[in-house]
Amino acid sequence: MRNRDERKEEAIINASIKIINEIGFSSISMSKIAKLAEVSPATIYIYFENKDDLLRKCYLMIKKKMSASMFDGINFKEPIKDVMNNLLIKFIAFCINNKDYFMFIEQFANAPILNDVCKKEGMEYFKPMHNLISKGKEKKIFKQYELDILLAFIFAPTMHILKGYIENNSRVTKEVMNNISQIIWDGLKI
Amino acid sequence: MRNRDERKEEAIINASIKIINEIGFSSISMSKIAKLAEVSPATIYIYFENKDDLLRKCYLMIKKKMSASMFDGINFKEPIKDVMNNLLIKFIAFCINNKDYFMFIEQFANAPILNDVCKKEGMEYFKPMHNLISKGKEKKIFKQYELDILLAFIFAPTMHILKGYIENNSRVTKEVMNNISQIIWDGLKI
Amino acid sequence: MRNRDERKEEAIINASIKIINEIGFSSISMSKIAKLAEVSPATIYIYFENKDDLLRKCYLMIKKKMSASMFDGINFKEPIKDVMNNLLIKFIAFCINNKDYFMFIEQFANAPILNDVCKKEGMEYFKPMHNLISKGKEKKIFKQYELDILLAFIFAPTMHILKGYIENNSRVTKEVMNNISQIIWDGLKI
Amino acid sequence: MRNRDERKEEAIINASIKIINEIGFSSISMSKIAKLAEVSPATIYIYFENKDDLLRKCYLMIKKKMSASMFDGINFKEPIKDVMNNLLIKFIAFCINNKDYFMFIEQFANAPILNDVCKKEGMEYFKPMHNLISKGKEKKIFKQYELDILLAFIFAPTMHILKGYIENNSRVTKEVMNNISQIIWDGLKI
DNA sequence: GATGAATGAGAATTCATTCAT
DNA sequence: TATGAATGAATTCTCATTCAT
Repeated sequence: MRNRDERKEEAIINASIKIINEIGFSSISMSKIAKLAEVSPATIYIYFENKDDLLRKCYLMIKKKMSASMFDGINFKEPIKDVMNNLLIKFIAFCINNKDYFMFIEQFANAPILNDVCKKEGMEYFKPMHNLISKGKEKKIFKQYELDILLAFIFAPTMHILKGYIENNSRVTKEVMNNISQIIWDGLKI
Repeated sequence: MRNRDERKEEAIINASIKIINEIGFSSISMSKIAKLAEVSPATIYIYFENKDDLLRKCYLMIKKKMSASMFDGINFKEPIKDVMNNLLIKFIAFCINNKDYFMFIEQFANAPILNDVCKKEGMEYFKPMHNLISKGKEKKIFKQYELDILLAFIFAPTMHILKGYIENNSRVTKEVMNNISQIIWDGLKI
Repeated sequence: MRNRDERKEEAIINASIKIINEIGFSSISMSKIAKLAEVSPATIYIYFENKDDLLRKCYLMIKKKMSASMFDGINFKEPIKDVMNNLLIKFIAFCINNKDYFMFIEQFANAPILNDVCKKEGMEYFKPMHNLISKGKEKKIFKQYELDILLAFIFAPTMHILKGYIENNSRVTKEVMNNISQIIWDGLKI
Repeated sequence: MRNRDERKEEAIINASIKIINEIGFSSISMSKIAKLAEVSPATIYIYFENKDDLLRKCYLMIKKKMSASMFDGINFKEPIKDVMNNLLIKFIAFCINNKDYFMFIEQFANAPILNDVCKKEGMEYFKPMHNLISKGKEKKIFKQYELDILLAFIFAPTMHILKGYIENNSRVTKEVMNNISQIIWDGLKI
């Protein structure tokens, strides 16, 4: 008996991500993915329930890697401002170094196939970030606003700016990162 | 005669927007739009070159209305902080009162059919806003960062937050608006 | 504007019937039907909702023609025995002369896509036959059993026998018809 | 060892019959059967040549059980009329008590995969019945018509009627059975 | 013998667009 | 201008069967 091949599952996921960035979210098809992953279309259905399931798993896989990379090596004992700054740099670095992943997330952020279950699961990975903001609120460092509002001012503009840079093939300089970091801090702090 | 044509064109545009919000961006089809607009699929091709053209015109029509509504009645002679605040409130009001338009824009923000020409044209409508930020920079009120970066901290988080509220059917209170406005101001100002 | 072509609708129906008899009920496909009818598969969906709808309409079309042919020229004023005999001969003649239709009906008699609505509609066409049997019961000519039971002894064995003859390419002689007729009459009569 | 094999073969056959009655003849698939039988699809191909072979063996197995049950305990020395009556009651009882089997046979009666070889083999099991009819003909009790014609008037209407009762979840009363028996007898006898 | 993975072929259906009127 | 019919190409997904273990 042949065993399920985890490399094949990842090959399919990566093919999906690649092709979506190449030809766009609304033109992808299972057969195109299959061709790029060098498997039969039918094989995809062994590893994934259907197209939506596949895309959701792509999304979650990226979110997982993104968060893992973001929190890797972070010392949460340092002063909040430093932690925030380090996290932002790590986050930006991941996006820059994994443009395919980043662009995929951007394209899917508003797609309806990302149901609530899936979004919630994706958020779970960033819990340490949420906790950090909450701690900042408790310590009266950050404004006493809803968590969602504060978070929106961290990720939404950063990703929007990154997208512009990536699309223009511009380099995200240290200076740009610092500017972003500064605006976020000034905006959130009391 | 002229009149009737334009009304039909707008009927098609509005039907498109409505149906995209109903059944989702990736399930729309020309015949579904035609059915909702109560015209023949062939008729759509009299007014629009093809599907992409139709969708781009939907986008631009919304952007135009959005900006017109945002700038309507604004007195740019008032202090920058007041102008900014008024603009934000107007913007949010438009989004809340035209959920279909807002959700459409959200769904299309990252779609690849929105080519650069189209995006640029959409941006033109918001020139007064750009000018305002530039003036604030000149007056050393706002940080001396790139315009795109400053703009990103106005619209991206606001729309992200609005989307959350709209999806949850929550009311966007005066307080929420003030909080958003406050963070933006604190983030941008020197 | 092109108008709906009734000849095309019938061409599709006849192609369906033909192909089902050629390759069997469980191997048919919309594209095979389309090929035989010399239209695009998509065209079939202009005339029929879906595959089931198409097949049901084939069934009903045959039942209609079958009954029309069966009752055509029958004088219900004649003695019941003669009427019965004439009807049977007409019925058998239709089956023999329209083997495709007959074999289609045989194949579909037990198919689950023939829902109750459809079966009932198909039965309506044979109402005059049902009335005749009822009249025979009233006149105490036929046994006082349920109508369905009496009917079953007319059609079920006749069709079963016909099927055998058609499959073997045997001729259904006058004698065979008389034999069938005789058994039916002896079975039903008091 | 031998035992275990045969039990698996029968498990597969029974799963097939069950699933065909559940989801219909034209929706069955080898993998669905495999799932219900709790074996791998590949395993089925150890016991059966292919899908058609499997279905044919289902058919024959049922026919075998049906005939065995029908003839069990019948005393062919009794008067023909009594034997006929007893056989009919046994036959109906089997169908009622094994609805799955009965409905399967009904669905397959006209399927083209039932080739002549298979049909003939199925008929063999009912040889005692054929002999009985022949004997009745010799004794000038039954009409001197072809055997196939006489047989058609026994099984075809009976099964048709049974099907109606089973589909409607109606009880087949003693009276109904007697009525059927009476019509058959009156039809066949000289 | 038994199995889950693998697959090419093919299923039903829909699509964006054009045709003929 | 306006239209419903028409369609080749494409869609997602399933199938019977075989492979590799």
